[in-house]
This record gives sequence, C-alpha cells and structure tokens, in this order.
Amino acid sequence: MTVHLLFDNAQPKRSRASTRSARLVSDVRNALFERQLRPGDFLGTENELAARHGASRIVARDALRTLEALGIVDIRPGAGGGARITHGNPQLFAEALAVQLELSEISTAEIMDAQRAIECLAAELAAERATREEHAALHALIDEAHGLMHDADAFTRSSLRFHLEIARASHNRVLIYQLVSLQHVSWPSRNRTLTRAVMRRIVDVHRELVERIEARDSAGARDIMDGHVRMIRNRRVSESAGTAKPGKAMAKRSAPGAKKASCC
Amino acid sequence: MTVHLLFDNAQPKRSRASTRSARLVSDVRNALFERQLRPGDFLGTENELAARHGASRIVARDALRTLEALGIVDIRPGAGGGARITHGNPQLFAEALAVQLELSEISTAEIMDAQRAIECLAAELAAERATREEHAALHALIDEAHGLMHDADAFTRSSLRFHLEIARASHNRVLIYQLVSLQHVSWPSRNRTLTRAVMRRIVDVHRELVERIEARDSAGARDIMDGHVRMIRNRRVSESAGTAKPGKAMAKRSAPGAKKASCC
DNA sequence: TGACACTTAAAGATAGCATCTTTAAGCTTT
DNA sequence: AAAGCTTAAAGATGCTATCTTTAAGTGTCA
Repeated sequence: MTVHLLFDNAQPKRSRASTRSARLVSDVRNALFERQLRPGDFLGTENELAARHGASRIVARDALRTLEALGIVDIRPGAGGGARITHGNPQLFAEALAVQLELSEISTAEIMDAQRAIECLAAELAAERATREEHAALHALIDEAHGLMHDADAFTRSSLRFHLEIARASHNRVLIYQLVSLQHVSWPSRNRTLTRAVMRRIVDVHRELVERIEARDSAGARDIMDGHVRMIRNRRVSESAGTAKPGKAMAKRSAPGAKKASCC
Repeated sequence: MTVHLLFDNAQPKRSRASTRSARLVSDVRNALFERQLRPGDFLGTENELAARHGASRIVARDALRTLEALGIVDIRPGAGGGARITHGNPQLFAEALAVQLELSEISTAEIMDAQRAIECLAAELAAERATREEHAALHALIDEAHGLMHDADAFTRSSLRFHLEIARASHNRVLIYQLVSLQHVSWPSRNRTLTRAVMRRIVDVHRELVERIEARDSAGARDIMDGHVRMIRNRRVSESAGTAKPGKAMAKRSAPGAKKASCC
C-alpha cells in the first residue's frame, strides 16, 4: 500500500504540516498504512509518546486529540489506560462525510444520485448473497412498516432501517458505511409530506423488491431499487426546493471583519 | 436538518463525551448543522474561545485540534489569525474513508464492488451532462495514456486520472469525493502486472466509453464501465490474493500485554 | 519600493493539582 | 481454602497557570 504517498502532498497549507504534533500524527498514520500498527495495538500514554519524541506532553496531547478525532486511536484514562489503535468505527466516518457535505454546500440532488448508485448495487448484491435470516429480517421490517402507517415519522424510520438491511444483505461493508453516511444527510427524520397512499406504494415496492431478492433476480432487484430511489430523490428535491439553502452569497470569504461567532 | 440528533447518541463511550473540550466541539458542530455558523465565519482565537467558555486555553486548544482534524476549522497563527470555519475539503474526507477502511480490514473485493457502483453512475451521468470541454479532456487523457504505454506506472496514473475525469464530468461532487477516497485505497500506484496487451485493451475500452458519452448514450456508457470495472476488480482481487493480508489472528484484542508500539 | 520593527496569535515547554479508572491487596464470609 | 466484597493505592487523563519561542501580518520609515 502506498496510500500515504498520495496524501502527503495534500497536507494542510504549510504551517500546520511542520508542527511537531502534526509530524507525530503523520508518523502514526503512515505506520498504520504500512501495517506496522494494527487495530488493538498499544500506542502509549501521553508521557510515553512525548518522551519517545523528545517533546513535551502538550505536543503528544495535541497529536492524540487529532488521532482521536480521525478515529485512529481510542484513549482511556486510569491504570492500564493510554492510547490504542481502534478497530473501525463506521459512525465516525459517517459523521465526517456529513460534515464535509454540509461545508461543501452540496445539493440534495447530488446526494440522492450518489445514494442511488449505492443502493442499486446493494440490491443487486443482496439478491446474489442474502441468507435466509436476512430474507426474514426484510420481511419483518416490511410488516413493521405496514403496522406503522398511522405514524409518518415512525414509518419513515422503519423504512430507513429496511434500506439499511438491504445494504447489510449485500455483505459489503463499504456499501453499508456509505449508505449510513448518506442517509444521515439525506433522510429527514420527521414530518415528510407523507400521505397514506404514498406509504402504501412504498410498502408495495419494498415487498416486490424482497421478492426479487429471494428469487435471486439481481437485475430485477436493481431495476426496482433504481426506480424506487429515483422516486424518493424527486420527492426530496421538490421538498427541499421550498426550503432553499442560503446560497454562497451568505458565506462571505473570511475577509477582515467577517461575521463573528455569536455562539459557541 | 436534524443530523446532529442522529449523532448525539453515537458519541464515544462515555468519558470523553463529558469533557469540556468535547462539549465545546459539540457546540460548534451543532451550530454548524443548524446553520448558525457558515464556511468562512470567524470562530475566535484560543484565548477568546477559552474565555467565552470559562475554561483554560488548553481546553480550547484541545477542541480546536479536534475540530481541525474533523475538517471543520482552519487555524492560522499570527495577527489576524485564529480559527475559522473551513470551506469543504474533499481530500480530508477521502483520508477519513481510507483510514476507516484500513482499520476495518475490508477486502479488496468489497472496495472494488463499491467502486463499481460509483463509477457506473458516474459514467451514466457523464453521458447525460458532460460538456464539450470535458469531452476534450477525456480525449486528451486517452492520448496521454496511449503515449505512456512504455511506462506501466505512468500509464496507471494516467488511467486513474481518466476515471476521475469521468466522475468530474458527472457534475456530482459526492461521486467525485467517493471515487477519490476509494481510488486511494484500491489503486496501486505502481508495479502492476501490466502487459502491453492489457494496456491496449484498456485504451480501447476507454475510447469506446468516451464515444458513448459523447453520443449521450447513458445506458451504453454504464454497461461499458460496468464491464471495465469488473475486469479491474478481478485483476486486483487475484493480485491481492498473493499478498494476503494478515488476518484477525494478528490483531490481538487490547489485552494487558498487547504489542507495544516500537515505532512512533 | 523595500527593509525593519511592532503586534498578534499559535506552538511549545514546564510545573502542578484534580479527577476518574483500574488494579490489587486485604478482609470477610462461606 | 475459595469466593466475594471493600478499600486503598497507583496510573493516566483533565485542567489550570505561566512562560518562552516561532510564525504571520501590518505599518513605518528610509
């Protein structure tokens, strides 16, 4: 793997790349990509790290805060504590994507298109690979949604779980990670303009989708999912058209005298 | 947006969620999702943040290290410096995904499947939306690759840029972000077992792909990309089968006496 | 225009206290 | 003697305070 080589020239501007803590972070990350460090390995305590690098505790602390935020290490206080390399944490990654999409001011349409790509493949692979247990789980979620048609919010959440379960049935963790991320930014958790008729149609489509998956009809599953997500996309886009995002005009360049933070 | 609501119950264990710096981070992130803070806004200096929260400078410093790692703020020293909300940074997000995939010990096959989903949609959308300039850029990259067939490494890098250019032509930034991320972990930057015949076939496929894109044939473009990425996937999987990853057996649980870091 | 000093703010160092967690010793009970 | 509970000690981060050094703008004066 030569991943770090690709990243090294993408460091923040200039100054931050040359601080001692940034170098420490870089060392750890490179060691990780070179497989010299593996999940679960003990990295050291603040004082050990500082001593090993001939720096003060502040430097080690800064580096650990960064590594922690990147989801690379897990820090525990107390005897036997210290920093350890974590096992993966999808949630954290989902958050990173959500933040970046927010900061980049990306439109709902773009997000939903990407979601379509993920979900179509998930359906396709689920048809090829889903187990009997996963088939049963999907049926259970359909029944659950069917029983929640009186509560639009609960119905939406159940439907969200259904889509996620299909990704699980694809047995591809990358798809799961990406879907979790995109759902976080694209699915409103409440008050959709959701009529009873729409709910019924959604349940029908879900049911048909599971039929194709059980029949191991990957092309059919993909097609149904494609149409389904396109429908969702169009609903979302027209909904968010009302609550138009503040355009770039509001996001003033950081000129001298830019808006001061009144909160935080 | 109610994104933060979804995340709040996904905080790290327990201890770190209740520190002063973690609360400060949380405040800023929530303000961001609630649109009280926008890219470019000035957040304050270490001392200002500390004073505003009635904490010491170290607390503000810890929080800023975390926010910086999350790609939320940009910090500059000197007069007129301090912390500002960044505009999006795709690179940083790509890195986050690369790290998580590494830590989760995900297989090449999983990554390449996900990449197929992304690239197929990119091809489809590129066929619908690409401009004349983007058509020209694609042609230029094909010519470039054609002239680099004597150098397998350079050919590979050029080919990588070609795929990325198609994502750009899709005019969907989410697809671009995701492709950049996946390429970082899936594409070897050198010494593939790349024969002249394979290179020629790749150039041919790329050329055909651009033809379909120019003809606005989205289904055709998707089909070609699908087959192309499947081929790449199979090559990668068989290549990585030789250099088998160290299995979970090596990643010992952080038992007392787990491997000590010899580096970093 | 260019060199130089001044100001601002982060980077880094040092010392110390506070607080929380885990470990382990010691005691009790069965 | 073994199991379980209590408690004390040790270990590590959390937080504070103060200081020096370095980097980045800004303005001044030649």
